[in-house]
Amino acid sequence: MRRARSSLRQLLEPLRRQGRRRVAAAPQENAALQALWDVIARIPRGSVCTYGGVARAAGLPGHARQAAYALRVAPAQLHLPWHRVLGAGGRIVFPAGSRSFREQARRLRAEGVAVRAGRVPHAQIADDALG
DNA sequence: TCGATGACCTCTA
DNA sequence: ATAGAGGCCATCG
Repeated sequence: MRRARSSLRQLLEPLRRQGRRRVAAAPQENAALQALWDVIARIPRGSVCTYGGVARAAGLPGHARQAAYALRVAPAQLHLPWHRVLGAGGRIVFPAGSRSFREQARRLRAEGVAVRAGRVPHAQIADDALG
């Protein structure tokens, strides 16, 4: 997906230029953030993966927490499919019953992904299909 | 420089 | 299935 990548870059450019304002751009790791955002943006509809998987696919093995951070600071403007990213074992990481928790489950089911007790069946996790 | 803090992970019991 | 411990790593005050 070459197109998606370049348009993503264009989208990020104005964000970075706003400088002093905290918009959403993280201090230094813009390269890492872009890589993570890029991977997340490529997760196909109806498919899910884990934080660790996203980090690995972005060339940052062991940086699962950074994947989470990337999502937390991601500009809404990017419209990333954040709901397709789950914790280890296909678990929704938000506190059960929280707003985000329900929203994520709702979005997943809307894409035909089975969610039961805050989890997605292991078989549906497509970490390896990222790179 | 340091300790606290996460949308985390894995192993063990 | 659940709980706790320990590990990991960038960010922040």
